[in-house]
Amino acid sequence: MGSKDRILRLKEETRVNILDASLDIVKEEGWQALSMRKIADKIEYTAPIIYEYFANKEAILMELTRKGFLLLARDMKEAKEKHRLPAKQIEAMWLAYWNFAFAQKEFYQLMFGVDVNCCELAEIMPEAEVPFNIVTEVIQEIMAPQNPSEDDICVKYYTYWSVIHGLISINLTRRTTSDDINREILKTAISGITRSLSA
Amino acid sequence: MGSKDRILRLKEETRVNILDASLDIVKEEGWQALSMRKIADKIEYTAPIIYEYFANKEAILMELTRKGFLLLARDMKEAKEKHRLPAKQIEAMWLAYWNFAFAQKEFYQLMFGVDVNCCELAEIMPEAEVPFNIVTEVIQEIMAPQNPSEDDICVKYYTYWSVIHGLISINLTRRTTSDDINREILKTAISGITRSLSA
DNA sequence: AAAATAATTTAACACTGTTAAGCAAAATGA
DNA sequence: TCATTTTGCTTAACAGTGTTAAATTATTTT
Repeated sequence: MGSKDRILRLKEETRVNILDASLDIVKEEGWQALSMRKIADKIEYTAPIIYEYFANKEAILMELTRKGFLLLARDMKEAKEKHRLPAKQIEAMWLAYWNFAFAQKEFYQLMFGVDVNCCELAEIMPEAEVPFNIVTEVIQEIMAPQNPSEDDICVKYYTYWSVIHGLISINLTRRTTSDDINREILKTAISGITRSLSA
Repeated sequence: MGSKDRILRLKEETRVNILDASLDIVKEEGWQALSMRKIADKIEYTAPIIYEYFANKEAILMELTRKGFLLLARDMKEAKEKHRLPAKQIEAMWLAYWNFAFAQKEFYQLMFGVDVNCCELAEIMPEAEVPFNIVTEVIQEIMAPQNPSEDDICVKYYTYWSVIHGLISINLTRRTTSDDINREILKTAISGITRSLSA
């Protein structure tokens, strides 16, 4: 009775196919061009069968969002492990974040775009908290001598994040200045905030 | 033959009505709920007549974007004129920017949201450059002793902007920390960058 | 009053997400 | 093996979107 398994495997396969097809379409034509019928075309089915794998279009986007956070978390962890000094770890992690935003532009837009109602995202999706957690860990480490509160650490995290996200936002929409200049601004900003941690 | 004038006045009036109705709908239901038929309902016409006033939906959004930039520029100018010291002027202008983002949330989302293809926005819409210009003027003033290049000033402007836009982005989507804390982060960041201008 | 022009609406097209009904093939039970 | 049920999938449909063309109504001009 391995046929059940085979069928389950096939079902899982088309689930993956739906996600892959979605990402393909988005990379080719952008998020706003993604439609159920286009996905169906790509996986050689008709639109309604998608609803046997996902409740609705938003569920597909949610799944991709989760995948994005997993990828980002992996990159940031890898970056961290390449250094010993907490300050270096912070810089490496945010540079990984920066690189991810451009290398996986579509993922980043989905994860941090305005159309996402991210208010409850962290509650619904634990994966979204992983990048936050691994960074705040190191912030905690650096600030340990000052016995910082949860809020203090949170504020510092968002200081980093807002600078970096802001810079990424300009560069994703309006590409004005060169990449090198932006990397310089980024590094300067990061080290500035990092210095402010121990002050 | 003043009837021609009266008709022109009426035409201008419904043009304004379309823009007002659009903004009303957006404030009630958000940008994604804005539709041509809803606008038509509100101005008590049918959808196609809107196309006699605007080429398409995007043209309406563009007009509102321009209005937004005019409002923002006015606020920032006012804030600037209340101070003498360049450093104070910078802080006041960015605080005005900050306040605008929350007081006119819908405008801000339209002006700086991801869905806007702002690459050519400055070219198409001169109004979009006014906030940039009045800030860079003051940056220039502060940095004058160092004979900065256009690029130097631009980099500094974007350093300010990315921090502030980043902070606003978090607070517009995810409201996590309190408003007072964010204002504190904002002020600290601004004065930090301002200090870096003369260094 | 008749003809020409302008203002407005209805109808339609090609899309969108989503649901219900129908059909055909495969699996199951007798 | 035949009848029945289940499964997989498609077609059709609904309500919505932006947009355009045709038809209709109202207004002005001759």
